Amino acid sequence: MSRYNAREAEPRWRKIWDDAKCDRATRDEDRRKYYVLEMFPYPSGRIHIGHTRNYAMGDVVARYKRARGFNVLHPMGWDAFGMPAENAAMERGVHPGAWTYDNIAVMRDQLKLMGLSIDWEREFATCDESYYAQQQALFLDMLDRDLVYRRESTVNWDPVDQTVLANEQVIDGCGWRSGAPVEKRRLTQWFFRITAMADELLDAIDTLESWPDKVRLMQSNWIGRSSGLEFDFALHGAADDETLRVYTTRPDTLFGAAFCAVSAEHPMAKRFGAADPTIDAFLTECAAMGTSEEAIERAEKKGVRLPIDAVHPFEPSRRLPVYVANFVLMEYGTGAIFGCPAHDQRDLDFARKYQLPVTPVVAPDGLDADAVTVGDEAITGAGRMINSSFLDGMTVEEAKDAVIARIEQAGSGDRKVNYRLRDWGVSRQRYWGCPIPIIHCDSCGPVPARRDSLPIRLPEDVRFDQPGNPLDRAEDWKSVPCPLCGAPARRETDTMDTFVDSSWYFARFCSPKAETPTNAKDVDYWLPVDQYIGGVEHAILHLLYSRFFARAMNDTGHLPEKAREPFRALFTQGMVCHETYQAADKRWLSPEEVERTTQANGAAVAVERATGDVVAIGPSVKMSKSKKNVVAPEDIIEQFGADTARWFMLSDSPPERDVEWSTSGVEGAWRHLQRVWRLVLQAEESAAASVEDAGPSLKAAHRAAAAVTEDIEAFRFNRAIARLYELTNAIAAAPLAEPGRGDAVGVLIRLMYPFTPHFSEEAWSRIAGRRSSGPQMLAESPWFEPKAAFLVDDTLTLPVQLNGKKRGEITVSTAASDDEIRAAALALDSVVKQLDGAAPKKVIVVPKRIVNVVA
RNA sequence: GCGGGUGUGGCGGAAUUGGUAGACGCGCCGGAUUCAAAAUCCGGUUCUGGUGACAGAGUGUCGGUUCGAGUCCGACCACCCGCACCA
Repeated sequence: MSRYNAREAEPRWRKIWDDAKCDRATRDEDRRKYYVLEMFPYPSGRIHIGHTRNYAMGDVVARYKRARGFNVLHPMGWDAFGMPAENAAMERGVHPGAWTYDNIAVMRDQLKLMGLSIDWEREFATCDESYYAQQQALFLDMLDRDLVYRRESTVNWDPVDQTVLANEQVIDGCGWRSGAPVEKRRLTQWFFRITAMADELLDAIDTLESWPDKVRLMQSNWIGRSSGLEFDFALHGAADDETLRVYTTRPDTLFGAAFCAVSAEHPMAKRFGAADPTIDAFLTECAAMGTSEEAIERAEKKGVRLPIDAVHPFEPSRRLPVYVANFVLMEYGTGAIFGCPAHDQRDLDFARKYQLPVTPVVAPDGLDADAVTVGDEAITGAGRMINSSFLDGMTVEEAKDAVIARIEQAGSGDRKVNYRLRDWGVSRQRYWGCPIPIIHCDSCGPVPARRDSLPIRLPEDVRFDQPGNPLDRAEDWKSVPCPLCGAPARRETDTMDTFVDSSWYFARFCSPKAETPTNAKDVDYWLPVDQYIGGVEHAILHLLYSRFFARAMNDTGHLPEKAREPFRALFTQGMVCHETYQAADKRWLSPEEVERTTQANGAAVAVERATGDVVAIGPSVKMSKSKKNVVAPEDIIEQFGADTARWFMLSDSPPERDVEWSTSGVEGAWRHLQRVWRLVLQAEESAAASVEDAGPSLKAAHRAAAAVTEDIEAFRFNRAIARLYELTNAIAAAPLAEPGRGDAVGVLIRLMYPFTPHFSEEAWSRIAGRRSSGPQMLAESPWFEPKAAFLVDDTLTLPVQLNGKKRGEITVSTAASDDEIRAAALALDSVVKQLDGAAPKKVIVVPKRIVNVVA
């Protein structure tokens, strides 16, 4: 019997679809649209398994929705700016653009092999001039609306390479290339005013009903709206009227305050640092700590005393020592706090280290004031105020209000809402990004580029063999006249964060060639995105920035109001993980470079193929280029075809869960296709059945159709596939002559189509050849609708439990009454035996579920 | 450190959301076919005891609620993701 030949059939069907323009999306106001989008890839060089899983999911949705009659937009592009291209330029001397476009060419071919129903006419890369030109226009529009501004902020600085380092490039406080200790530097940078929309971004989370709860929760926590008090401490030992402004979310604990602390970047810290070498040394130490919140919060709590005291606002005789502390964030609140050790863990750690008093001021409910003691753990729960003068006896909430009222009355502070969310710094001191359209003039300051001067193109003639940003050295490019006064001026040499590129690409896909950022009719028809699919690792930043951008683009007239929330539904797929390999010299090795074996004692051993040296096997983590634990899908496609790869990747693991990559199991998918193919060859011979004489396999097919449809709608692809396996088993077990067996095979193929499109088309063309009417191509066929008559059952099997333990089962008519079911259950041999003549205490009949006899 | 998640056979996982734990796939074991192999087909496969019908245990750990808990509640353990200049 001949086998299904994927190698021959797959390219043939791709050509047929292409010629028929099946994947082309055209605006048509008379048709219902459906916009499905997977997060676009960074062109790192090769497609990896994580990508293919993502795009296979999107393609199932796209093909299914098309069959359901929707006008589907399913585009693809490239998130093409970023550091790896510059690293390649430094390491290999290639231009970042050439490297990127070469990668795109390779990856496009790889993606096309998967048979994704993508409208490739809409493809673009964010490094295309036609894209970033529009991004520059958006930047200027946002500047006009005061959504963009400039201020100082801190970066990691590598003093040897003379470059800013990303947090991931800082390893143990040193630069990843130079190994030199990292310093902090203040640079004036451009910011998007995302905090101006913090309230809206937070409140609108409630409307995102088709987003996963966990993502909504993470976004809420990230925005972190908190209500508290901002107020001034009078200072003792400082200049006459100098005060220290602090922010607290726990004004109730003010009587428990033991100290005040300012961030190492606080102006006051700097001023005292300049005068005192001990303080200065501590500030230097803090500067080496890195800028990530994780590094700051994980570091041992430390501080240095400043030569001033803060005066307690309610007890002027009390003086609180003021420290510079490494755990106070300059970016949050005012960069200064008061510490209440009894009720905040960080403050407690700090107080224990410097022997500061720990006074509890909140007694947990049920505890007397005398009974409250603080050990190693701060008391953070609710309770009643103690040791707190006029607050004693109040609840925490009452005390907060009382303190705020007093401070406001005294005029030394105000109730204040704060956000954990910070404004979005977008300046990057790198070449391979979208140039910021600003010109710096000595007399006019920073001046927006004129609209008719856009795009500001990246200069081609640059070198990467010297430290620093090549744009700084591009004198010809940099020198331009000031747009306002005409005097010699300089271009801004910072480029934009690549997150900006990915914050509006979904809108650009609606009209990728428009001369403006968007085209009103197109975005009005296609947006919002109906289904967005991507990695859960983007749950916060990318999705929040996109939500901000959609609003900013609505405010600047580029998007309709209804697209202020850009993604109606979100699905976050799990990551594809693989164990990691690291040589003794700390080089990461890819799975291909490693020979992995299992010893007799069960221990895994890996050696580097090239050298034979033993390498360390690390934990299985998200596949990433930096750890090189990436597996290429080409081999599987080459050997078994795209359909096998797609089927396998969507079977087994639930889509939202991480999957540990393994090669076993691919053969199972391949076997399944061949098995179905044999059924197809048999079905070519069989006659069609009617509803009346349909056998069990056709009934099973209709039931499977109902279940698979539901599973696809709910993103349960693994379950849909399990159902299709069951249907295949049912058909294979049916006699060849069973009426409707051939029709059942037809249903199976159509249900498989979103997963295995080439295979299903090929199989369908065999079966459909004997049919006279209807579309011949599944790509243009409607979805299979099961007949209700096939879905009903007249009997039902119920498990019977005795005291919650299963003892047997009964089969009853679906119309049977509870009494009949009870009688049938009590008549069961096993039940009779266990009851041993005694009457049951109780019999619980749960309709259509279970019977439980309580003895 | 903070925020979010996950935990079920040898493995990936299923379980209509409080109602038959282990669907489906992988792997493994046995058999058929074959000169042999590949491919295919049939049967078995949570663990323990028993030839067997069957009995007992069992969803990371400990405790609780319930006629009934993988599912709900409390305390813990392990692993994974994010933490703002990786994309």
